[in-house]
Amino acid sequence: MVRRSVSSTAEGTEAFRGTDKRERILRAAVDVFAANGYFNSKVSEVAKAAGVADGTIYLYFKQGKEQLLTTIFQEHTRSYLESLERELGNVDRAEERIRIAVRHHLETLGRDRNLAIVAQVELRHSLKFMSLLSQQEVADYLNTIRKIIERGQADGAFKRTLHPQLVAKSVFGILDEMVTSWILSEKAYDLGAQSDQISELILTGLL
Amino acid sequence: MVRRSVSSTAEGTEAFRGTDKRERILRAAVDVFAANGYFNSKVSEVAKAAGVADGTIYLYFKQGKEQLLTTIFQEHTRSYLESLERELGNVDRAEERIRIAVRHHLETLGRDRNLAIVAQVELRHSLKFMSLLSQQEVADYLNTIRKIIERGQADGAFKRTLHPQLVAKSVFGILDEMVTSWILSEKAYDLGAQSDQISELILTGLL
Amino acid sequence: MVRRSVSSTAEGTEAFRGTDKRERILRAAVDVFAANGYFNSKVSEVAKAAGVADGTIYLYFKQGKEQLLTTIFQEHTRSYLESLERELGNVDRAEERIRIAVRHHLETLGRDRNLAIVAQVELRHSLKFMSLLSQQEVADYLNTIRKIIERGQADGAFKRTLHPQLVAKSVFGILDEMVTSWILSEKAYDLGAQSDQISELILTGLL
Amino acid sequence: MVRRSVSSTAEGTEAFRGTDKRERILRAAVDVFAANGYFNSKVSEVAKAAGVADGTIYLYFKQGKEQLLTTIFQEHTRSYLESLERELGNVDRAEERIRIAVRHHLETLGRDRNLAIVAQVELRHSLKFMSLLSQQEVADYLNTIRKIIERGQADGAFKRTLHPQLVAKSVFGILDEMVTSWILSEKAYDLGAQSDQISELILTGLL
DNA sequence: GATGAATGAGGATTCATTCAT
DNA sequence: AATGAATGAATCCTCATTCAT
Repeated sequence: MVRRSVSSTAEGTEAFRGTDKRERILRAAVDVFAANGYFNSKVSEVAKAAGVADGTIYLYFKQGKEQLLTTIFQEHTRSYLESLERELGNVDRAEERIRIAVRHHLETLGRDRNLAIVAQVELRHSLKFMSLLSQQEVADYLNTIRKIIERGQADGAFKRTLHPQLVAKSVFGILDEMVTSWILSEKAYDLGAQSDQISELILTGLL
Repeated sequence: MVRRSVSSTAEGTEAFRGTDKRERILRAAVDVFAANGYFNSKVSEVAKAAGVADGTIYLYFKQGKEQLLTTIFQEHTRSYLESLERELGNVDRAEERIRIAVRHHLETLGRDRNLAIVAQVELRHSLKFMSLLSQQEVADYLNTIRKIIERGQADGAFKRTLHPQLVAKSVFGILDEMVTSWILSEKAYDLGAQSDQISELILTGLL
Repeated sequence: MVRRSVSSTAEGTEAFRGTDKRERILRAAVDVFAANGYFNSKVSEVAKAAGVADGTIYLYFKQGKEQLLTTIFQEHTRSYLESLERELGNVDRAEERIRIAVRHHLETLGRDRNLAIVAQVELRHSLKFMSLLSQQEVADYLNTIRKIIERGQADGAFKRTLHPQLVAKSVFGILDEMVTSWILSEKAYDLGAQSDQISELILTGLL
Repeated sequence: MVRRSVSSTAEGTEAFRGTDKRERILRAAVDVFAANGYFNSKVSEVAKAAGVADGTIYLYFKQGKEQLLTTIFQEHTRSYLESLERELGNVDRAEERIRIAVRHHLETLGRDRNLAIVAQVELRHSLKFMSLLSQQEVADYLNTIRKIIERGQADGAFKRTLHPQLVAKSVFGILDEMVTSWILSEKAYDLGAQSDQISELILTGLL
């Protein structure tokens, strides 16, 4: 986002643009898909929003419209998981690790509503899409959560009566629903603010 | 093509047939949508699967394809909620009521995979659809769960530190994810069998 | 081509149209392809020329534009061969049979310039097309000519030093070129009028 | 990308390279057009096959794709006619001249299958192309053959009852068909080997 | 009520061509 | 001269919906 150019800006700008174009298209796709839904969005709308010609999209995304959607999801999940791992870094307490995972999810998606819409809603388009994505990206995410649980069970912090994979799915399900609900809500509340309550529920239950 | 009707049963039969046809169309829509996804399904495929002419669908569903989807969801949610209320009937213990809600959700959807697919996946087609549906049907469901929580908090069975609406969403989120995960899984396991673990997590948490 | 309608023309016309639609589309395709060339013709032009909607073409020709071209050729060749066989009927003299084949070819195509254009020019679009067509239709035609030659050689009318298949191809090549040349000519001469000279060349050669 | 040139040969090499590049593009075009057909070939494919950038083609052929096709035909016909004239050289006997023309046609095209494909098939793309080409190149070829006939009739070698132009077209048609048939054949026979039979047919006919 | 032939708007994608470097 | 990233016009085909029978 920071641009520094000293000499003949021409070259610098061009080079930057070239690199940038792919990002601009992806960002435009997020916004357009979020606004109209994937199936109701036209490639030409994405192109227009990105400030490129229709055909240019196919230079960067050979598979066209569908590839835009999957790329958005893949790249977002990848960067999300990286930042999550960073945050978990050298935190050892199992309870704290859960709290971090919860907060990170809600804050990250709470920061970019359009991205959240695409990730929550537009991706769930058909069994085909979901299968594709679950195979890798969602599986990666679930694994990360599952490992937190397993470690917590191993060091005696968490009870051992619950199946880690099932807990991981539950945590994901809760977070997913909180985001979806936030997206669909007409009121613009702070998503991240719910982190503590959610963590408390997960950790101590209703009783 | 030749129809002869003599007595008053004729009308009755006709009316019945009419009803029958409507159900056949809806059932066909569930199956076709589950197989290909809503956007990739053709009205003519639904018609064929239902054994009626394309145009006939518009006699029963004026708004066409979209109405098929919303009708499926509405009628399913309505009947689901009715049966849930019946099950909750005269059960008083808050914990038991949660267990019933969880089990009912997983068993009901676990019984009809195609319906589950449509409900979980195909309905999430765009913000537009989800908004429409959340407004009423999902809201009704969440309300039912929320009331269980509230009553549990009122009679001292559940802790009062958690916001009932937020807990309701969490429960819904967990159940939703369990179903989605089951749909996408290649292994055909018993969805209802997870009820106890899920209930335990919700009631007592991880710690 | 002759239409007789007595009573309420509405019904008659409609019925006629229904049956007719396929033919109208094919005829329109011949004319449009002849005017602009196959690759430069738009499906919508054919539809417009046929007086039907674009989509209607796909009701009658599932494979679209390409099927129009192949159908034109197939049906024309079929009907051409039938009429040729009829003409050869009970003519026995080999020389006379050759004369009939030559005259029939030139007169038939000389009668419908647009059809001739499509048959001569537009069909020869790519190896793919030509291979497809040669396999069956052209092969059938060549066989018919070859049999004339073989019978002539068998009854001693024709010399036996020439390979019948090669002669058949030569005859076809000559006729083909006469038609092509006629199509490309700016002068509108009578194609059939060349029959005698052509036959003489084939029968007696240059010497 | 770095070019170093020291002596005067540099320019020469450059000039040669320029020429070389033009030939490479034409040859690539013949091969690509033969493989996929003119309309289905992409300029970028030709560029790739020639080992040049897309834009480079427009440096040598201002009119682009279409000019590639016409240039191939023009240059081939020109060089073909030159070599034919050379072969006819000081041969005087009319019959022998016919034999040479036939043999030359079949052997020349029989030597370069891809060129033959483009000449026979790809050129016949639309009336527009054919008209353009017939005007000059085909006309030149027909004239050459016609002159052979006329001279043969003048010196009494050939009968005078046949119109020379019509005979010329016939000869061209036969040769054209022999080549087309050879191209489409799955068996790889020797095209030139048919020369004698063809000449015999032309000279002495069937009787 | 049923039918299904006909409609025609709508859009993803391709690819010849340009032009700044 | 050479490049190749970018352009955007052009078109085939699909399919939801209608309506005459």
